[in-house]
Amino acid sequence: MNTPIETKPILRADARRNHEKIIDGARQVFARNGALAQMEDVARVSGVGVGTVYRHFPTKEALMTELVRRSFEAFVQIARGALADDGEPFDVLAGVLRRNSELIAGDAAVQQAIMGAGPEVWAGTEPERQQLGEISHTLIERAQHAGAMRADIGAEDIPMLMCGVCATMRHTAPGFDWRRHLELAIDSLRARPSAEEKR
Amino acid sequence: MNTPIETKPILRADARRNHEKIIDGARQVFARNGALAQMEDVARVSGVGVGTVYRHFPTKEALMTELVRRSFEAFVQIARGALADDGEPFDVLAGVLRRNSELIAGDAAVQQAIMGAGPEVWAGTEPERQQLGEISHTLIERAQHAGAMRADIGAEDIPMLMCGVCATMRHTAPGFDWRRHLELAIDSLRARPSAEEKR
DNA sequence: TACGATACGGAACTATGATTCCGTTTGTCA
DNA sequence: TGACAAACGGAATCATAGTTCCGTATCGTA
Repeated sequence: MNTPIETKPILRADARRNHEKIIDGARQVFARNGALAQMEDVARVSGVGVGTVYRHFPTKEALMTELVRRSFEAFVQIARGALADDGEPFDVLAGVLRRNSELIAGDAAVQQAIMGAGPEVWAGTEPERQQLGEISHTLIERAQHAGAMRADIGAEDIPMLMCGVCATMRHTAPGFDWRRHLELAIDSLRARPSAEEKR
Repeated sequence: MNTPIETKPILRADARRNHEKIIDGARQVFARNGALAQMEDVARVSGVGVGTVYRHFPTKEALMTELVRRSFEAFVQIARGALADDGEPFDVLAGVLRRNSELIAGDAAVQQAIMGAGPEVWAGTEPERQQLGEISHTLIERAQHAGAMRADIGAEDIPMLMCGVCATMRHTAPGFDWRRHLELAIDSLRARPSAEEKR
C-alpha cells in the first residue's frame, strides 16, 4: 500500500516518439469507434506494430483509460477557466456544459466513458471527475445565489444529465439531436420564475 | 416486394411449448445482460439446447428484436390507455413516461434498444415506435392546449429524452438516479409560468 | 402401433479480436 | 565503432461466443 515513488524509467528516443504516435493514433481510432476500437487498427494508424502498442500500454482498456483521462483533463481546464468568468453565473455554467459537450461529441470513447461503460475507465478518471465536481459545485452555488438556478440541483446532477446527452450523441436515428437534448437539460436546471414555493 | 401471406406452418406441440420456454428464458437473460446475453445461457435458462433456440430464432439479434418488440407493445398499450384518461393532460403524459420507465428499468435489452444499440433491433420496433409517436403527439397537443407544456416540444423529443434516462439506468455509479433524471426531463417539458414571450 | 416428418441436443466448427512471444533492429554509451 | 540493453514487428496463440450439423428422440397420423 505504500507508493514506491513511481520512477518512470527514462525511455529511449524511439520509444518516446512511438509513445506519442500511439496516443495520437489511438485517439483517432477510439474517437471514431469507442470501445469497439481494435488494437490492430490502433497499431496501423499509429504506424507501429501491435507488439509496440502493448509495450506502451498493457491492455486495450488501459490505453482507452489514458485517452479518456486526457479528455477529462481538458474538461477540467475549461471548467476551471469558467471560474474566472464574471458573466451571469447560470450562463457561465451553461457555457461550460456547451463547450465540453462539443468536445465530447467528437469522441465516442469519451461518450461511452461518461455513460459508464467499462468500470476501469470510469475509475481511471476519478481524480478528474473529483475536480470537475468541485468546480461544478462552485458554479452551481453562484447561479443559485443569483436566483437563476433551481435550488435542488447539486453538482452530482451534472454528470447524470451529461450521461443522457451522450446517449443521444451515440444515437443515429432521425430526431435525435444532442444539442437540443443539451438545451432541454440546461433548461431543466433553471429556476422557475414563479416557483419559489418549491418545497 | 409482395408479401406472401405469411403462413405460419403450424408447430408441433413440443415445438410450441419450447417456443414459449425460449421466450421466457430469453427474457430473463436479456433483461439482465442486454446485448451481452449469451445464447448458451438462453438455452440453459430456457431448459433447451442451443440448437433448439436456433431452430426458433435464426440469430441472436432476431431473438433480441422479438423480445424488445414485445416490450414496445406493452409501452403502446400503456400509452393507449392514457388516451382515455381525462386527468390533467400534462400529468397524464408524465404518468405514461413514469410507468413505461419503470418497465424499461427492469430490462437491459430494452434500455439498449432505446439507446439505439443495434440497428436491426431499432428497425424491428418501427411499427410500435410509429404508434407511440402518434399517441405521444396527441397527449402532447392536449397538454400544450392546456397551457402546461412548452409549445416547442414535439413527439420526437420524447424518445430522445427517454434515451437519456435509459443511459442513466445503465450507469451504476453513485449519484446516478434514473428516477431523478426522469423528473428533470419531465420538468424540462413544462411550460414556464412567465415565459409566454418565448419566441 | 408403425412410419415419416419434425424437432431436439449439444459437440464441433468458425470467426473475431485481444494478447503473447521471440527473432530482429535500433539507440545509447563506453 | 562495438557491445548490449531496450524496443520493435507481426506471426502465432488463446479465448470467447455465435452458429452449424447431424445422430437421436418425439409427435402426429394412418
